[in-house]
Amino acid sequence: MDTLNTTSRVLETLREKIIISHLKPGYKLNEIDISEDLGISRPPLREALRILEKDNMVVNVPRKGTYVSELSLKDFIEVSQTREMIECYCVDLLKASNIRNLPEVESALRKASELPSPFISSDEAESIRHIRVMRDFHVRLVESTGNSLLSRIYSSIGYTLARYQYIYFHIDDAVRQSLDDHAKFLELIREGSFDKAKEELRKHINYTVELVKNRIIHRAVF
Amino acid sequence: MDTLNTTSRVLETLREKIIISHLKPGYKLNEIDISEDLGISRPPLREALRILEKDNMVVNVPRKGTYVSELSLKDFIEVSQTREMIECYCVDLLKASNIRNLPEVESALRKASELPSPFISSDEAESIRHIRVMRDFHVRLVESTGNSLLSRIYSSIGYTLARYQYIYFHIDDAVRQSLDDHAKFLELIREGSFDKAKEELRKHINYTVELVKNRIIHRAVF
DNA sequence: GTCTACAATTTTGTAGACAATATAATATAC
DNA sequence: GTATATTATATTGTCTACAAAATTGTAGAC
Repeated sequence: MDTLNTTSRVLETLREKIIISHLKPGYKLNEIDISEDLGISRPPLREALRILEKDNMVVNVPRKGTYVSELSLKDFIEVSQTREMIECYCVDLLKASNIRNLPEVESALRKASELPSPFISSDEAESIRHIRVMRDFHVRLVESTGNSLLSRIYSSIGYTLARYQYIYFHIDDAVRQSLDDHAKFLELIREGSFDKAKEELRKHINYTVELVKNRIIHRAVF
Repeated sequence: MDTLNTTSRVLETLREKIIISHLKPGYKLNEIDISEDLGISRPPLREALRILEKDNMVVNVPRKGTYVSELSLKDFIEVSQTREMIECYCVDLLKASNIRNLPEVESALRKASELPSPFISSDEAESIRHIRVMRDFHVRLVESTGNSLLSRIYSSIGYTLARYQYIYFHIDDAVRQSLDDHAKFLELIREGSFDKAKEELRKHINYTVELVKNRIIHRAVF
């Protein structure tokens, strides 16, 4: 399964380490240290860092270095706004085509429901697997519209979103609540109540925003 | 003015060569040839290519090479849909904050109005300058909402959009028409008619889509 | 004459080395 | 004792060189 090149592999590794806060906000990514840790050379690492920079996962200061980007309330609100914009637009697209059956999304939700509780494991690999499954639901939803550019964009902001979701999922019962909201949303789509589904979506997003907001303000996690 | 690193400089150069179709869709970007042409080495070029890939300007096929991405009707419709989504959402944000004065956007429009006619010059550098000025109007509009993530995303799709606009601007009087539409839009914002402005925006985008559509179908340009 | 297999060449992918700049640490002056 | 300047170190930025894989061309067999 090692068909990918070094850049792609190290990219995914770094991405997930940042999401689960194994690489913490503000941390300086020393190119020599990291390339040695991962057993690779600097060029593919640098290529990966440039891609991460595009996703706003890291920030590069010329001639100084590359740092893990900070988590801030402003940034979180921006990501949430953007997410709301895209997801709501997707519902509009589904409505326009009257697409009610979303087998890929359903399947993703089912997989997410089968995840163990507590959701956040102390095991790094386990946490990464969980975060991936939760991400999948939303990515599939956007993909079901058939607009591949939208999928790309959503996927891109999804990485940042996942960092905040990692905070969110530490909150008791947040995962269950989230899954319930998702199920309700899908049911409304299935019965063709697209506008209601959109409202439900907005409510869910605003709810999670409020929850995470407090955590960020009080620096409870990360 | 050469304060940027090699990657950033070559990135911008390649981006603009792709936009004005100096590097044509499907063209194979041979790393050795291009790095020699630009008088640089391969590593910074590769970093730039990975960034361009994120912007969908080029496509990389592992172990085969990097190619200038194709222009297609499907892609153009997707970019236009996404653009409409973002710009309309920006108007909503402006409405929510009741922001009517957009000095940056006005100034950008003024600069665009002062461009010579015919808009598309045979001179490469001149064409690039013109495309930049036209891009500015939209970028400033999104920036005026204060959502920096949205600006990043818009800027990102803006490069692809510019490739299609380059086709559009070859059409007689399209630039004047476009400037008039933009002026009308700004006036509606100024008087607080946000919803009307949004309608105007949608009309403008759909109009340009129809125009470019035919060109793409008949392979008139590029 | 065409198809297949092998070899040569081109090109991507990766590694390692060098150069330039920023940071730090230490020494000297005030 | 503090502040500044200078030197030393470490790190980014860039280039050159090597390894692996893919493509292309040629030769041989059917």
